[in-house]
Amino acid sequence: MPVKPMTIKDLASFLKVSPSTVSRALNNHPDISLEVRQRVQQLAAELQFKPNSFAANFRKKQSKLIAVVLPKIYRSFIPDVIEGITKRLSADQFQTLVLITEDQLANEVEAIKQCCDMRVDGILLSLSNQTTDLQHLERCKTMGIPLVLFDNTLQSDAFASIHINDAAAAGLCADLINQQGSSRVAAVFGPEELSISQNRKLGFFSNLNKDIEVASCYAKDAQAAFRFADDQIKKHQTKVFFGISDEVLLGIVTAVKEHNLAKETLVVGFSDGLTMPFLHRELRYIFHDGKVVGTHAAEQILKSVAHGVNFNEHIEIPVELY
Amino acid sequence: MPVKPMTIKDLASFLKVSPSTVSRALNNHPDISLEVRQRVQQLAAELQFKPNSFAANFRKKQSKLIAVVLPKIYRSFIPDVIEGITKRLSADQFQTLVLITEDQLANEVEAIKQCCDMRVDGILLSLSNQTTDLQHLERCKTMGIPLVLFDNTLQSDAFASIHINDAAAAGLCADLINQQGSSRVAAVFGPEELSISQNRKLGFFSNLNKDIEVASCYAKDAQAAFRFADDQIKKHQTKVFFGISDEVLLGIVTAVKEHNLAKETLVVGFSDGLTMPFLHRELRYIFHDGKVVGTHAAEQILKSVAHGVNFNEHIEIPVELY
DNA sequence: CTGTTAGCGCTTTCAG
DNA sequence: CTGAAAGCGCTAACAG
Repeated sequence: MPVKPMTIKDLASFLKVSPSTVSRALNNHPDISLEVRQRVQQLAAELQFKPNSFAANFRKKQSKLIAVVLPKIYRSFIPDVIEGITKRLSADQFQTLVLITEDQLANEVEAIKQCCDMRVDGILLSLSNQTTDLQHLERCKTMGIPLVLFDNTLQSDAFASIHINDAAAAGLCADLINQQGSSRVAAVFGPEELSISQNRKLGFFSNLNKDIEVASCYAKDAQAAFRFADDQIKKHQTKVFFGISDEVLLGIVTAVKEHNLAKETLVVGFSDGLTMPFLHRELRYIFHDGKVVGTHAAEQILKSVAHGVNFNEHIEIPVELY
Repeated sequence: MPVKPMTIKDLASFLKVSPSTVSRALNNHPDISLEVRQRVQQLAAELQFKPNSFAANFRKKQSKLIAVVLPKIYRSFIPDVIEGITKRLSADQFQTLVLITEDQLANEVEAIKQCCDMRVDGILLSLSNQTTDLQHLERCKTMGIPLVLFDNTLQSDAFASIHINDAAAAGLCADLINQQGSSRVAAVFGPEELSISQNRKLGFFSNLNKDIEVASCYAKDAQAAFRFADDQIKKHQTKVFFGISDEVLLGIVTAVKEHNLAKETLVVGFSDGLTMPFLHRELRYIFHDGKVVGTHAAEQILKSVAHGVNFNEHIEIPVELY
């Protein structure tokens, strides 16, 4: 049965010193003599006593909590982002709260509110695809809670943002296609509302040779990408494909394989480097490394928290084509 | 610039009532007259005031925090579990903390300690595959923090556990294979240390006809499963495969397809129902629904938290073969 | 129905 | 170097 947990006071009266001494000793405050410090720390260790960090944080007006607010834990990328974040944050003794908006603006508004109410020290936010402005983040500013946008973002001069350099990366893919010399390409983008879809599309088209004929579509899932790719192959014998995500690449590669064209087709796109390159060894891809994005995002929010301000930097993580 | 946040006291002195009245009004305490209650709530709404839940929780000796401790956010299943958990918890105003152990026992021990120190209200734990006993959870018991095991677990009469009925599910797969009538099957299990690997293996073999010849292996990833399956096809023209996870099924299906045997081969196993059934339409699978597992786990920990005890129930979620 | 008071467990001035 | 005392913002007896 649970016993009433020990407090600093208990320890103090047992050691016949004052609570403040115990507190200081436990925090390695230099004021405390080595002797007392050791005596305190030793007993604490023996009794497995750890001061209630909840109370300490309350007193210090901090929560040591960073909230990660995101639409959905997609099957690729996002899990790695979360790992990157938790790892970086835990190194600084911050804990990671996860709130999911299911791509509903209303849920996002509510989540941000809750974060503010519970006084998290900082917020990492990937916008829902219903979100078109950043009004609901005003509250964070007035409460002085730093916030950093990542992955799906909107341009803002109030908040920092982190993503890979989507446009440049898509440009690299276009360069490869240019080199390859085919006169036709089919490109599959993700959901139209996503900022990454738009940025990658822009970068792709800005680098692609103007005399290459291109068919493109927005696809929500592998199935849709499959249908589009299948159709393109049947109609135009397309041999070059660009796909914006693992999801759509799966559809494309499946279509290509069904037509037995794997060897003679170039498929290039964005991937987390797991399933897709395994499935299609010839795949050329921009490695979209969630862990790096997560680490940078964590780094940035930690910086903001430490300084108590929002830096409105827009960090673009450079990428490579594999 | 951030202003010093308002407090209940501020609101009280403004309204010329006592802080406790404000507190009670905000919490819809029946003692407070409707008139006062409305006046308070209205002003609070106008000023966007929300009491500091951190302080309230501290006072009430609760954190409204449930920690989810797990080895790794695998690419399938676990993201759904997390979604299921957060969704269920947020309905009861609990927040979800995510701690990742990277399958290191040391990290797990540390994570549990941290959870205890920060007085989370409950813990959901999926064991690292280095964990062989539950000693390090003693602290939770003495501190009265309820804990529920899920996914990768060890049998324990101290803590509840949640998973799908792995043995029965694997048995269903074996039944299907029996019916199919082939005299040979290749079975791929996951990492040997995992409880799910063992449970599924047991269930599989206990139902499988004894006169079926079976080759089996433990595979860590798709690559390993691929090599094994490829080898079996070459050596024995195996036409029936069992795979314990999406990861190994990917390897198996790839090998089968490379040999152009998709139509004549039976592949059966455990899947989250996303990538694999798309990749191989003929796949027969146990739908391993993370959301359901997450929801049940959340439900269970909420129950424990409410009653302040650990129920040592072992819940097995029934599954179907698709 | 409302106010007064005490105190959650810790940190941190301020004295000594 | 150590102790006393105040107080973070809120809630909950206990009075009235």
